[in-house]
Amino acid sequence: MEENEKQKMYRHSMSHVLAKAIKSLYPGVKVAIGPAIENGFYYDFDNLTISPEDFAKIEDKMREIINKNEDFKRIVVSKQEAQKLFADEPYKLELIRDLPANETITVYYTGEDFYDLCRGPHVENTKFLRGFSFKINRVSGAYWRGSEKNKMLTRIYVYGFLNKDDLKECLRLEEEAKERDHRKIGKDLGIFMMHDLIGKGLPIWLPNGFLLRRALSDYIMDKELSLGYQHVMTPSLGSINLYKTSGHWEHYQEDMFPAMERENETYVLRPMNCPHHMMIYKSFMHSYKDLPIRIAEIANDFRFEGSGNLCGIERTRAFTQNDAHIFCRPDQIKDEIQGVINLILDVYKDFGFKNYAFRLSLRDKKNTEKYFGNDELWEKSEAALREILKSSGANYYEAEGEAAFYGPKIDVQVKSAIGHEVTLSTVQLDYQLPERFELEYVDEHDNRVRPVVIHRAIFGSLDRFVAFLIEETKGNLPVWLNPLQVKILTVSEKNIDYARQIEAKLHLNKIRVSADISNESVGKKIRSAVLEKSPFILVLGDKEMAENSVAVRTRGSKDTVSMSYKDFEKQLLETINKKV
RNA sequence: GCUUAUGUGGCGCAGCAGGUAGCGCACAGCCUUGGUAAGGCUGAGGUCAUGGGUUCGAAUCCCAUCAUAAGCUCCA
Repeated sequence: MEENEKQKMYRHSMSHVLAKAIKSLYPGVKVAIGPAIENGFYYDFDNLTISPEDFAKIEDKMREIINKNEDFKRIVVSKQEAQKLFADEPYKLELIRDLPANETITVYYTGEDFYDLCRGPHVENTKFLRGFSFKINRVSGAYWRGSEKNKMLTRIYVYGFLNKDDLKECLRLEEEAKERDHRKIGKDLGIFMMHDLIGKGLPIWLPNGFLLRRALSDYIMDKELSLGYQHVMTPSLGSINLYKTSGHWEHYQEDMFPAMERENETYVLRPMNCPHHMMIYKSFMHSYKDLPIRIAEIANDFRFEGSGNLCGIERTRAFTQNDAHIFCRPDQIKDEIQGVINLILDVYKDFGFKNYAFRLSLRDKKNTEKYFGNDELWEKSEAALREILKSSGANYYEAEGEAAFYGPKIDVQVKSAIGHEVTLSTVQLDYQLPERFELEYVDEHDNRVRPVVIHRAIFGSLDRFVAFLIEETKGNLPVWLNPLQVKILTVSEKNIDYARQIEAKLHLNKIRVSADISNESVGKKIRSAVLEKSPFILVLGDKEMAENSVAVRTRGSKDTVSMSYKDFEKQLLETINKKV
């Protein structure tokens, strides 16, 4: 058996051991399901309340069961027999009820006193689990069968590996992830803050964070300008009728802040910018010769995310999209989407991102009333995106039920430090909004026809992008982005004037520099500057003053290099231009 | 939103068989004028998230609210 398959089977057998341990420690508990997952397994229980203090006790019980050398005995039963066996287990009964009539039902015994409805396979005896390394990770709630309409059960997550070192490595990675967490680094580096009184999910961008955002928006707007995008600025709210026209009010009201009424008019904070951009297009006559028209905006949006879903600047209620809408003819779709994908790849290369995946987000075919438009158009759009992805050679996977209500998408998915999968960039093909807003252009036969709209965001939201950037770089941002580019330290008070001269020269070159002239030891000042993650530290003492030089310490190195100020300046500007 | 935890000076934490708060960092002043990851001394700073309750007495126990975290659900 392949190692992966073996580990999966062991994990699954361990989940039965966990269930048996819980049943014996907490009588009255009802069992639900317990599969193997990445890094271990879990099991869901009803009528169970435990806290981390109980973990050791449960682990001991599990070891006790393992050490009893109990057989995993498989038996085949009829539906009636199964219902009888699990008469006292409502969740199992529900599963049995839903099994197809011709399905072979198997039950696995662990010892004599615990049995579980299960397809298997399992290890033959618990003695094989002796070398298996496991540790209870956490307890949390999870809805029965993944639906919020159902009861919330108690889920126990356990890390589990065949190999002891794999468990150690898993725990180490978890510790490391905490250090990379953008919320910690963002606080340490003065990027952003939150405050109860301001409101949850509403990030405050501090001076360092704003410098970073400005560098990012300048970067992306310059790129867009060179690709023929036109930037606009539109209000963060709009009349409710705008969203009734677009369909957002009908489809996404629950995710929007509630409407505001005054003078018989109703306004809403906008959750996205599409409707505003539709209106810009609609306000002018367009010839087929003018298309594509690419309208872009660095735009503030507001979404009422469930309180439990908020996460630092990864998911907020107020955020800034790097959004654009491309209005084009049907024959231009392919080139335009290809252009966006190229832009995404180009940007990710500039930032050195490697851990991402393209996802073709399709509609849920079993639940089509969620979506606008007819089947034919959807098939066509989905096929078009698939073809573009295939020909671009990008690695991608397909996901049903992830489309927007107006069309399929290509999303770029990344994983955060703590393991959330989120969308960073998105490209969406849309035939619906042009229809709803009655957008037109005049074709070569003087007919008025509908354009197609491509929605796209490269940074997705600046906020989420910064979160990912911080986690990928562990806060060691490249020099061109780092809020602080050069830190100057004086050795003694005699060097303050010289330090100020150097600082002024760097300021003239628009370098983000700060000087530490405090009455502290050089060692202390170095330490502070390193913790600030300054890419360059200049130590200025009597020696440098006499030679008109600087002693440069580069981030990541403990060595100091002495050079003339001019050389340093030249090298620094080159580094910034190269965006490394 | 749901389940479970957590909430102590700016930050990180200790104190919690109930007797009205401590440490480190940061901050301020002074001494030291120092050469590559923490020099020394002194000091200021907290109604222990908020509101109720139990008690002679609550940071410590109970309830509610708010916020945060993990997972679930959601994510245009």
